[in-house]
Amino acid sequence: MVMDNWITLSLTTKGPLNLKRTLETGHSSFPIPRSDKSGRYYFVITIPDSHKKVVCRVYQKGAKLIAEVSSYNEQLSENDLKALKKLLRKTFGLHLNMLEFYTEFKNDPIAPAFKHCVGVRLTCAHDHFESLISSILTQNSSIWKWVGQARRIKELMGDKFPTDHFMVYSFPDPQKLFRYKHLLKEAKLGYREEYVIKSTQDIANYQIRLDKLENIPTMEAKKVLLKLKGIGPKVADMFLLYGLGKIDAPPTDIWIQRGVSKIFFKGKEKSLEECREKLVERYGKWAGIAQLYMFDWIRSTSKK
DNA sequence: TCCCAGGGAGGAT
DNA sequence: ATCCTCCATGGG
Repeated sequence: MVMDNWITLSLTTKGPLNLKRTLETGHSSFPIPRSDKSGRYYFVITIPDSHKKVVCRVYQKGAKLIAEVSSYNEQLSENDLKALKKLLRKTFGLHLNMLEFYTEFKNDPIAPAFKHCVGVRLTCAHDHFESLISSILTQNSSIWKWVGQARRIKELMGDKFPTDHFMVYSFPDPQKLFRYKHLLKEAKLGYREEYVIKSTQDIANYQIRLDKLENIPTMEAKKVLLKLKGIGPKVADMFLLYGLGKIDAPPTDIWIQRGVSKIFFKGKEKSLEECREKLVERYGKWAGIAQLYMFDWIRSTSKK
């Protein structure tokens, strides 16, 4: 099928944007989307309210994000496009002005990270379930590995959307994933498979409602998430930040622990809890964003 | 309390 | 070529 009926949306933002760096840092909002030779990233997104699934491809043009949308033969209304635009703004963190953050902490020990990672945005899930499962997969793993696992789930159970370059897949909804759980072996999730199945079951049965967590305080939502099997404090924070956009939740893993211990405790190794508390105490509502920049900074400088 | 579950790359030997 | 290590969570 040849796709030539793309609708173009142009999204502006305040402050710098670096789309490639943002996506390839590997936030658990969704697995890193595939890109074509022109560097456009493809994914399937569901339009709020009308629930129409469309293929979207995005690229950066100056400080703007260009999103091209194809709905195949389905008509998109003005309201659809408006809702999609709003969702995409949140998905790529365009609603936050990073300059505010850089300015507020310009004399902070992590200020060098702003130069190093300038334009990195917080991505936020357009599909809560996909983000929750992705967060579970990140545990005890590396970016390339969990992204592979999440992509395999999509290929095994998602809806297929052909493009001129490759097939693009949606993430299955909880009911579908649970129904096809016998196929999960092929996704090679290792011992995380059990966590994925149990959590999926609780969500498919409406024991836990991810959508309801958006509007309750961060720590209350965290308590709910911790009831799910395979979700501990770190993974819960990842979903709060990258799934729900709660920017006061800093996921604290071994890298952040080392970084915080070095910067704020003169290198004396502190516990994960102490390091998380330090981030919240120091960065307040920006704690999650501080974590995002610290992570990218530490990882990119420790490779060399 | 410690140890293991599964995955696969990257570093050390 | 083979071994060791990394990494969150839960359970024995």
